[in-house]
Amino acid sequence: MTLSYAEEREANIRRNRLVLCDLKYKRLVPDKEPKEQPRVKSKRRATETEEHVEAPPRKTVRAEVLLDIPSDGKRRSNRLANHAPISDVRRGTPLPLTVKKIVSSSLGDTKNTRKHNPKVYGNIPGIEVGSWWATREECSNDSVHAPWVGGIAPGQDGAYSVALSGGYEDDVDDGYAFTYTGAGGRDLKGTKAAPKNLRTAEQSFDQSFEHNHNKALKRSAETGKPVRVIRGFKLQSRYGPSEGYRYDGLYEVKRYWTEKGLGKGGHLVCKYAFIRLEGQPDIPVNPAKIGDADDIGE
DNA sequence: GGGCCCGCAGGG
DNA sequence: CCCTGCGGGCCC
Repeated sequence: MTLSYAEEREANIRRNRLVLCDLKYKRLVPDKEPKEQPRVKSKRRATETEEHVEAPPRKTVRAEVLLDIPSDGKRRSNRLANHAPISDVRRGTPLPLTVKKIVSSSLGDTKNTRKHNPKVYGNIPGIEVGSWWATREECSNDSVHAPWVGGIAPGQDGAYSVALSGGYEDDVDDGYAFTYTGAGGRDLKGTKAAPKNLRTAEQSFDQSFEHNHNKALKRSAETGKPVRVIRGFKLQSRYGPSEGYRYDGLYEVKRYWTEKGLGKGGHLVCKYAFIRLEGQPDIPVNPAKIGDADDIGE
């Protein structure tokens, strides 16, 4: 039987959500087994006031367990020593929802005037979590995410950064965890008969980890290098900004796999599960996006 | 809204 | 050089 696009998407989302849940379960495994505590899904409706006004520093257990999930069972000894220092970011500080903070260091200058090398792992000096730009170009100028279009900035030991812009409709975003789809599998130049010069297009063939970008994210999972994450206005998630692009801090890739993507043909796509590092300012919830698109990010 | 073209950063 | 890529602007 053939599923409709909506049904397929629904199924994909469910599966992706399970992957994230799986990571969370591991994360929540306490030292002292409190028996099958019925996991009541806290019925918290994230209203603006709740997230905004109160937002007490959430004492979650996220990070500690994360470190318990070696991607390949190998060393994780002093891996954190290589991480950029994140101790200087304030804990639990809610980010502003409406105040736009334009950080771009090269205002009105089309030329690249970067102060820092974007090809580094971890935070960019001087760029706070929550920083906002109107365009990818400005974000690129501030070295947070170099590519103007591409979602993945690949490096030798992992990706330096990724952009969440809602390009794949079956990805799940929980803010502190999300799934992400790799690159490739799109025919950007059309056919000989009907040549195109596109930057994005529908999936028309399989993605693979041989693709440099996808390989880099796989490496991220293996090395544990932190990945900078920006969320864009097109992201159908309550954690997506209404306009522009926002730097949401550092994440680690905890898992990678392939699955059948959406669209005609159901071509394979590379998928990744990201988990946010602890000790960073909370991510704001966007009231304007709550309830969007079947409530992705629920 | 959709279609089309385009610049740019980065990698091969 | 070439090609790619979850942009952006313009036109209709």
